[in-house]
Amino acid sequence: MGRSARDDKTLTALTVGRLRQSGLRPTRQRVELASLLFKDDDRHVTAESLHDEITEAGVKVSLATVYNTLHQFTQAGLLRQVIVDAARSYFDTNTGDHQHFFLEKEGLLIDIPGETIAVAGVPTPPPGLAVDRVDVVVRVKRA
Amino acid sequence: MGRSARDDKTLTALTVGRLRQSGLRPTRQRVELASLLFKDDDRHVTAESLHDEITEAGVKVSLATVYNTLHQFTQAGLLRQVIVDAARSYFDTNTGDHQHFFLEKEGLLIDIPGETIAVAGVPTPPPGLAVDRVDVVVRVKRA
DNA sequence: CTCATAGTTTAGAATTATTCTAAGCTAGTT
DNA sequence: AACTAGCTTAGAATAATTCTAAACTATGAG
Repeated sequence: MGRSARDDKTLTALTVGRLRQSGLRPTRQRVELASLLFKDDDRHVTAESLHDEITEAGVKVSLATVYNTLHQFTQAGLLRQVIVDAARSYFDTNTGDHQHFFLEKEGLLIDIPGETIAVAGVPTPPPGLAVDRVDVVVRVKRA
Repeated sequence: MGRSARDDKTLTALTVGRLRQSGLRPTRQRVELASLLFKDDDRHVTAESLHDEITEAGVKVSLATVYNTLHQFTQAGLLRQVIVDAARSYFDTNTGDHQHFFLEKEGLLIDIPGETIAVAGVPTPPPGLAVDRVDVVVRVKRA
């Protein structure tokens, strides 16, 4: 079941607006990538997975552009980079306060809502330093 | 002020025992690396920093061996790998329960003792999964 | 003590994720 | 319509890490 032409027009218009508000030119590539990324909430992608996905969808975007775009979106606050794996970088469409389960073997990230976990007792950082953010990663394995 | 020959002998003997107990042959390279790593507590190294350090000390060990050794020590439970940076892997000589401050710009890790931080409300993992461990990274910046 | 061998080390090649370069496109303005 | 700053891209470059396969060594057996 495809999405209707009208839906696509609406989605595109919304996406273009979103990009403009972030100070990013709504190029074909950025609009296509953003449409994919923000169609559903709470997505976790790597540069490669996103590149594969958009290529599958029949849209031609270079891998370099996917990397550029992921970083630009991250800078613009549309994405958040999640560091859980030494081997690759994940990007999360949920930029709000929340944490993650991480299944290393499968390379799978699962959101934990922000209010769920409480971190108490974070010490005052050494002089001259300020807390930027507190990341919690719950590493899980097949039982 | 150098350490005496007797101290070195003692340190070496201890290190050899430690390696044997972990099922690792006490080769020259492993003994030298372990001696450096475990001389002081709470060290954070990367493969390159450790390779530089041991090279400075006049000991010849290949970078490949440093990588191998770090992984073997990690498997043996003598080290713990800390994932905080997409660019490089850190290894921590403190394998006990504790967390970290991370200064991204400087690539600096600082321990937070285990009892300091309390994480409450970690949800039950999805079916078939079990919590392996909970990592907390307090990302800090120059104020 | 000497040997045999399983385990180790190593140089250098290979791999992988990511970034860079610089040449060609394009959105937005004039 | 034309200009231009910004964007995209192929392909080269980089950097961390792993692999390969040949040379070495710890160690247990004889």
